[in-house]
Amino acid sequence: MTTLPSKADTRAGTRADSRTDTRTGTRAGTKGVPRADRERQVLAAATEEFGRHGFEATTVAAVAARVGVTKPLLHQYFGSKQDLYLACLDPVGDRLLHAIRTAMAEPDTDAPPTPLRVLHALFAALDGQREAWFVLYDPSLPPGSDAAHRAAHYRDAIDDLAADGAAGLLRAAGSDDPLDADALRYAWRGLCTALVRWWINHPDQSPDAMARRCARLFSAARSVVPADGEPA
Amino acid sequence: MTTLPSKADTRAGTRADSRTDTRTGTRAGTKGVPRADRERQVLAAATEEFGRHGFEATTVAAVAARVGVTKPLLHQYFGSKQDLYLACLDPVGDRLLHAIRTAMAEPDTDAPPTPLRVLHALFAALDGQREAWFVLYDPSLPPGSDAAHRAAHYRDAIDDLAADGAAGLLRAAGSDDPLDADALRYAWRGLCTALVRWWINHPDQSPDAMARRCARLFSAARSVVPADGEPA
DNA sequence: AGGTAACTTACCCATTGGTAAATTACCCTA
DNA sequence: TAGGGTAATTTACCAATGGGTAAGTTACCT
Repeated sequence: MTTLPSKADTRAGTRADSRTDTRTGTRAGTKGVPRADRERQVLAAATEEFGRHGFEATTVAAVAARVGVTKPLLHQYFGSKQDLYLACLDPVGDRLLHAIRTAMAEPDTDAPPTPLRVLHALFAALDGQREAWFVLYDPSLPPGSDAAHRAAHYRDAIDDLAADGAAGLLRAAGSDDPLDADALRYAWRGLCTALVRWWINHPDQSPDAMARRCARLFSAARSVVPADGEPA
Repeated sequence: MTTLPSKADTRAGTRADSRTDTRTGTRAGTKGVPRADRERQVLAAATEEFGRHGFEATTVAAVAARVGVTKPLLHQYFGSKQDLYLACLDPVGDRLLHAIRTAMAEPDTDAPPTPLRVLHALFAALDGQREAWFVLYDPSLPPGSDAAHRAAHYRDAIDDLAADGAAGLLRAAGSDDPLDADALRYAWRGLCTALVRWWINHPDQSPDAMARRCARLFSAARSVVPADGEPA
């Protein structure tokens, strides 16, 4: 919706680009953009659309229009709408999972505490495609579908990482209620989502700047609860 | 979707209920359930549907089916789908706004700090209709529509309340960056949303129990940032 | 018996996911 | 240099869904 190149524009550039663009070793009787390139374009566009509007509200035609192509091409390349979604989901999920996992695996010794390191890794992984986060956390996926299951799988994997940290925090604070741990996971997830959403609305902010901002927010939030807080 | 009473069931109960149910001073040549009662039923069902699935994914027919009636009746009573949404939005928005406003107006002196008082008020206001929160925070509203504007209006009003507290916190922590304040509002909103979502998935939890749980979580989160945290 | 509120059946139309069948443009060889 | 082969892409269509409406039907009350 933002930078929709006119069809004529795309079309005109097509031939020249295919010569200069990605040399995918293509050598066959072909017209237009090589399939691999087109697939990359489509995936990027679809990821942004799905992330911005959610699965339900995203139309295949809209994704196609962003790339300067028509619906049937997407179906031929990726299959159904859900298949297209899945094609977006996997790379995003893997990227995020890997980023968070390595951030948590780092020695917990020095400067930034784990949650802040995780946030920083998150921002770094999402830079350039921030809406991707909402591909994972899309509430409008058809319940019971493959897509919903796979997305849930990735979310759970990420949550499991958070669970470790959460459990530690709670134990230190004197709570061993498993429900508390679960709620804390929800809260943390919601916090990340909110921060990413803010970030999307402030495109000029670098990942590093975001991480620093989060550090400031955390230290400010520290004063909310004076010393201890467990009534009843 | 959960407790969908069979049509015959509802139909059969209709006549008997209208005699015992709400005596709305009805005195006219009528069949079925008096309009005022039906409207209340519809509003309750619609609020839950909208909250659970979002505006876009909610179908008028589904709301009608929940109540045991057909589409045209809803349209006759409430107008378009958007009108129905607006009819749900207003009471919910007013209720939440009022609850939060009074919670923040209370003397800030004694036991629970403001954020926790606000959360408690929130849970109390949402009890019995927890999905209502997501009617206000529905991302799938048609952009630019009346509905989107009104919902944004309520959200902003609530955010403005939060902004006061946020600004105070940040000033105390040494930051006067207005972007920090904005991000903190997002974070707080996201936190509330996440907690409400958790609550919806744990129907047995009372509002009071939720408030206590939040207090525990807050005190646990306190240890995330050791003493101060503002690098570079 | 007729008036009226409550409610439904049957329909229209725009949107959207999806497909089949062309058509275009390129490379390669004879 | 004409034409065959093939990848890329489109036009034209189908079927299902869902918002919305018109007109009729039911059941109650007086």
